[in-house]
Amino acid sequence: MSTEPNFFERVYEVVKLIPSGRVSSYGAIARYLGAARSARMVGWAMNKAHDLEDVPAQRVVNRLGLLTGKHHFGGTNAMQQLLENEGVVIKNNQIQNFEKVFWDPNKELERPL
DNA sequence: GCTCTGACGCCTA
DNA sequence: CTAGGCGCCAGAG
Repeated sequence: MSTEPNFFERVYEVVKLIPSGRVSSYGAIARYLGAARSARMVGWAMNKAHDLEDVPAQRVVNRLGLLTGKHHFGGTNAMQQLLENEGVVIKNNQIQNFEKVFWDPNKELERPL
């Protein structure tokens, strides 16, 4: 038992739905799941998602478009390279045109509410 | 079983 | 404008 959809699994689902060349934020995903103030949980889920290749955690950044989690990608700009490889322009660990590449699940996806 | 930390976000002083 | 703290939930010591 205990196999019901956990909060983390929902995060993975949303992250996996992020299209190439787009990025999302922890708060946006958390809010989509109904835990607007649990953005930390999203980040934590990402940490675990790091072990899952099905979850492009590099597409998930903070609300500032800053690659806060790059530190977990091998300690280098691997996260930035992955995003740039998809067409996302990044400078100084910060996403350029963030609002253009920002993919909001609450807006792009239907609202579960 | 309690405490601290953690890839965040928002509020208040 | 900057600095600090609270909230949220879960895992590790």
